[in-house]
Amino acid sequence: MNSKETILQILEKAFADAGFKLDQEIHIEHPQDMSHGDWACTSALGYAKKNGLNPREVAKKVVENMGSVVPHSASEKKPGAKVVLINFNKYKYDEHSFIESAEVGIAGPGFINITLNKKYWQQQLLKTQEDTWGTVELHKDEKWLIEHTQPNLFKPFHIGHLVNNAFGNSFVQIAKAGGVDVIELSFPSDIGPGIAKAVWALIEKGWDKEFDIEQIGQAYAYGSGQYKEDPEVKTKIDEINKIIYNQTESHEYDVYLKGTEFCLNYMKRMVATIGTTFDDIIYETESEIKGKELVKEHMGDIFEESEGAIIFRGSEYGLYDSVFINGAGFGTYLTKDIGLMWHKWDRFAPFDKSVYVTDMEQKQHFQLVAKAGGKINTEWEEKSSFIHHGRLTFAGGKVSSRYGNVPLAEDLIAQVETAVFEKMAERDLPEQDKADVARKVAISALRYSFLKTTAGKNMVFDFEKSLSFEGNSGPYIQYTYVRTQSILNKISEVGQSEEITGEVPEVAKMLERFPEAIEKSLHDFSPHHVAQYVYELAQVFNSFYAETKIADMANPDFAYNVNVTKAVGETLQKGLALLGIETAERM
RNA sequence: GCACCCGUGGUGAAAUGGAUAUCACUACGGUCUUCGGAACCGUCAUUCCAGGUUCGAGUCCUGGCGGGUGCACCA
Repeated sequence: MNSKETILQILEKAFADAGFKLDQEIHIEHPQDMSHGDWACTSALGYAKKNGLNPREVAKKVVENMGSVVPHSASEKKPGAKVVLINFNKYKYDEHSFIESAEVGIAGPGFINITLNKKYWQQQLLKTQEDTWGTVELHKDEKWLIEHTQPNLFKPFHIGHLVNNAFGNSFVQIAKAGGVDVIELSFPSDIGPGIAKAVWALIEKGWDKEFDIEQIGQAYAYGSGQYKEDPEVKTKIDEINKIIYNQTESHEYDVYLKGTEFCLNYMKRMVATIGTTFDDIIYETESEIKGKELVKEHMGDIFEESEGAIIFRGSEYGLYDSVFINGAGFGTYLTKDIGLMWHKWDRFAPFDKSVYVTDMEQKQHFQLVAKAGGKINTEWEEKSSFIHHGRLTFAGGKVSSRYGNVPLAEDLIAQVETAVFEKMAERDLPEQDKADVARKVAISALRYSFLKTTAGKNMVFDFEKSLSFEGNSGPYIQYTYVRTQSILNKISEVGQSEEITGEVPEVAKMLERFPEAIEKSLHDFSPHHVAQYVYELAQVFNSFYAETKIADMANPDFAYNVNVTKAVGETLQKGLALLGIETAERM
C-alpha cells in the first residue's frame, strides 16, 4: 500500500462523511507543479455540478471531514487556501500508520491539495533500500510470451531490427519488473523468396563453400537485383524456393542449411552484444507447415478459394481480403503467423498473454492474423496483444549503408562508439576500460533515443544531438549515475539516518514515483514512461547536487543526503536496466 | 478509392479530461579556487483549422487540411 491508495481511501470516506453519494470515482494525481503539493484531488469539481454547488464549497466540506482546521503557515503563502491537518491515524489504517499526517489545502477552482509531511518522506526513503524496490505487483503470477526481433536470416541485422530489439527487450524487462514470468521469443524468417535469392547468388558467385556476413549481405542484394532484371534468373530462383519449401535433397538445399545455421549464430551474437538472450526461437519453416495444415482444415468455414489461391475475406471485418496460401501452394506470412500461434500454444500454454512487438507497418497485418486466428481458436485472438513501434529516420548526419538504403546495426553502433571514444580521449581511464565504457555509452545513446518516445511514433535519430550526449540523452543519465557513485566512494561511513532538519528535497520526492512509472509503461505498453522518469530523476538530482554539498560531514543533514544519493544511484541503475542500458562506474 | 497512425515553440519530444502546457536542442547571458562541467541557473519562442461534448479539451466526438503507412499471391 502506498500513499496514493491510502489517500484515496481517506478521501472516499471524507466525501461520504460530507454527505456526497459516491457515484463518481475519486481521482487524485500529482500536480504538475510540485509546490502545489504531493497529491491533488480534482473530484470536487465533478461533484459540484451534480449537487448544484460551487466546487470550492464541495472541496471545503470534504476537507472539513478530513480533519480539523488548523492555522498553518501554508495558508499565508496561498491566500484564501484553508489548510487542515489530517491525522492519518484517526482513520485507523494500522498497516500503514507510518503516514502520520498531511496538510490539505483548497486552491484554484476547487482542487484539494495534499502535502505529506516530513516524517512520511523519511519513512519512504527506507523503501528504496528494500529488495523489492523497482518492482510492482501489477501482474503478479502471470505468464506472458513476448516475441520481438524477427530478423530475416540471409540478410544482415539492420537498424530496423535494432529498434525492434530495443523496444522488445525493454518491454520484457519492464514486464518482469511488473511481476510477470516472461518467455522471450524470437521468430526469425528462415524461408521465403528472399532467402532463395540469396542462396542462388551465393552459388552463382562461388561463395557456396565458405562465406561471411559481408558476402551474405551482398548475395541478398545481388539476388534481388537479378531476380527483377533477368527472367532466367527468376525461374532459377523460383525453383530454389520450391526446393527449400519442399526440403528437397540437393546442393542448393545444403547451401541453404549451411547459411541458415551461420546466419542464426550471427543473429544470436548480434542480439547478445545489445543484451538479449532469447528463451526460445520458433522458425518460419515450422510455422509454415502447421499454418498450411490449419488453413486447409478450415477451408470453407474460414478460408475460401479465389483465383487459384486460398484467401481470408478480411473485408467482412472491416479489413481487407488477403492471400494465405498462394497459387504455388506455399503459405504466405499470414499463414506463417497462424502456424506461429499454434506453436506458441502448443509449447507454452497455459499463459495469460502473448505479446508481439513489431513495426507499425505490420499493424493491419496482425489485425488480420488475430481475426483469422480467432476463428480457429478464440483464445488466440483474446490473449494476443500487439505493440507497434515507429520507424527510425535520420537527420543531421549520414550513416553508411552498405547494401540498399538501410544502414546496418553494426555500422550505426560502431559509428556512435567512435564518437564516444573521441569524447573520452582526455579522460583518465585505462584503455581497456575506455572500450568497455564507450560501448555502454554508445548503446545507451541509441537505445535511449528510441525509447524516450511513445511507442508507435516515428523516431528521428539526429547525429549532432545524440552525439553531443547532453540534455535528454542516455549518456546524461549514465553520467548522473557516475556522479552518485563518485560521491559515495568518497564517504567511508555514514549512519542509516533518514532524519532531516531542512525541507524534503524534490529529488527525494521523485524517488517515490519510480513504481508509478513502471505501472504506466505496463499499462500503455510503452517504455517511454520509464525513460522519462529516469531522466527527470537525473535532472532533479543534478539540481540538488549543484546546490547541496553532499559529502559535507559538517552538514546536519549529511547522513540523509548521502542516503538519498544512494537511493538515486540505485534507482537510476534499475531504471536504466529496464531500458536495456547498463551503467558504468566511471566514464 | 478504402483502412490505420500521426499533426504541440525554429528543431525533437512530454503531458490517466484538470491549475500558468513541461523538457531537451539551438541562440543569447550567467555559475566555475568543483562531492567529476557529459553539470547547474536564467532569457526568447508553442497545442493544424472549424464546429461539438464537458464545470474544465493538446487530450474525447464530427467535419476539413497536411504528413506517413497498409490494401491478394514479398516478409
